[in-house]
Amino acid sequence: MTDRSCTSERSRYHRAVPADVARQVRPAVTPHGLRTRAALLEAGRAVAEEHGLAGISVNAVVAAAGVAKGTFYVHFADRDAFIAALRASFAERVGAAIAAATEHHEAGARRLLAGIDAYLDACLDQRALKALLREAGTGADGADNTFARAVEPNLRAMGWRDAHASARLVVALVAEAAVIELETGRRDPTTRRALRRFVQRD
Amino acid sequence: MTDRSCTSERSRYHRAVPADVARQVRPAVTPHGLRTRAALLEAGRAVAEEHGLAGISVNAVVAAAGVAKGTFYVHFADRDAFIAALRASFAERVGAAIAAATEHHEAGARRLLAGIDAYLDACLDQRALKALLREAGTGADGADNTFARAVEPNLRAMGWRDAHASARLVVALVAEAAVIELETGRRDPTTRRALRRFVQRD
DNA sequence: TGTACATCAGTGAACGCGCGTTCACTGATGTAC
DNA sequence: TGTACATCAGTGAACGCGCGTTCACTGATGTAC
Repeated sequence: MTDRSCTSERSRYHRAVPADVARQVRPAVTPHGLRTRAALLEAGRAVAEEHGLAGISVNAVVAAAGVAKGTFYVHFADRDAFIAALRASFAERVGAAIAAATEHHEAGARRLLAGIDAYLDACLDQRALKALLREAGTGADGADNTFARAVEPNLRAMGWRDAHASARLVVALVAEAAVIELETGRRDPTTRRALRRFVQRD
Repeated sequence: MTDRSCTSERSRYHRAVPADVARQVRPAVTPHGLRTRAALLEAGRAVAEEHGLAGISVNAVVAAAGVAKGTFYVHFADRDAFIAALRASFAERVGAAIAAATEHHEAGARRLLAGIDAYLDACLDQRALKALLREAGTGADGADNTFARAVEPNLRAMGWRDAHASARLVVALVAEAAVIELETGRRDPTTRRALRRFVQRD
């Protein structure tokens, strides 16, 4: 087991660069440059899918993308920045799917359930998410905070007490359901039904 | 590399070490040896508490325990075995706390709630757990499977449908609550109340 | 009692390896005249 | 049209470093006689 799962938070290797001046990357502007950047992110997804978040080494990513190691640093300041970009890309995709599924509903149970379903479906489309879900964290950082904030008004509209605390628990519930489904790679109606019962409370 | 079984022949107390069989560790038997092993695990907890699961390097552990690097391999076959022992130690402690809190209840809501409270309290006692909780995993492996199995009969006794799927979701719910409490280091009555509402379903 | 030896635990230098990161350089593309 | 130059992206060898692991050795303790 190479347990680099949490390494995105720390740099295991000390940097010669002075800590106060972070290396800067000038964003790609040419179509070719943009394509290379996208290829690196896509490679990151593929690697994460196969080897988990801990498997996302610069070596593995550039090998999967078919570019030189140096190219990685043309597009990303360092490994952490790459991981962050990956996360952002995931959150964006899933967020868009949720937005599309919920925009026609008022805050409340229907909107919440529609959002949950969209979330689960989006996760199934992005198997690599599994690795990220595990440590998405529901704390101050991480995309789940966004989700919790989106869930809260629905609970409020549904007349729940402790909507804030409950929202975070709901997100955990949904994330777990996503993990369960990702294990088999298909929808799990039983889990979804059980999940629905938790949030509907009859 | 040279053949290991040959080189170890030179040792007066030779061990049969076939190349294809995993290195074995003979468990410590003397009080001193047992104390050293316990010190390594305790050091692992301390390191995990401060740097997360990924921070548990052999170097960090032996430094925290104040022993030589080689000593680590006297007591554990490799890093993975150490992590597994850490997990087992956690699961054992928490499991014991839950057992003590639930043994006087029949299966059902009261037993479930008592177990949940005991779990949360035990987690607060073991801040290092935070790192492990994040990746305890609720899949085939990991201690959470045990918890899910313990939860299930209670749900069944409470007349729930989909008790199996629901049990896993309940475990995720409780784990998230534990993480929330670990963030501040104290009980969070609001979260516990919200949690209780999820599992009681009024 | 002393002595020889077996057993157990601990030591730390040394190893090979993969990691993240750097940097001097090359090539491709666009623009000016 | 050709030529000179600027800009952008890509390259890959090389670096230092921390990692997990090994192994020949030392020291402490127990036991036999």
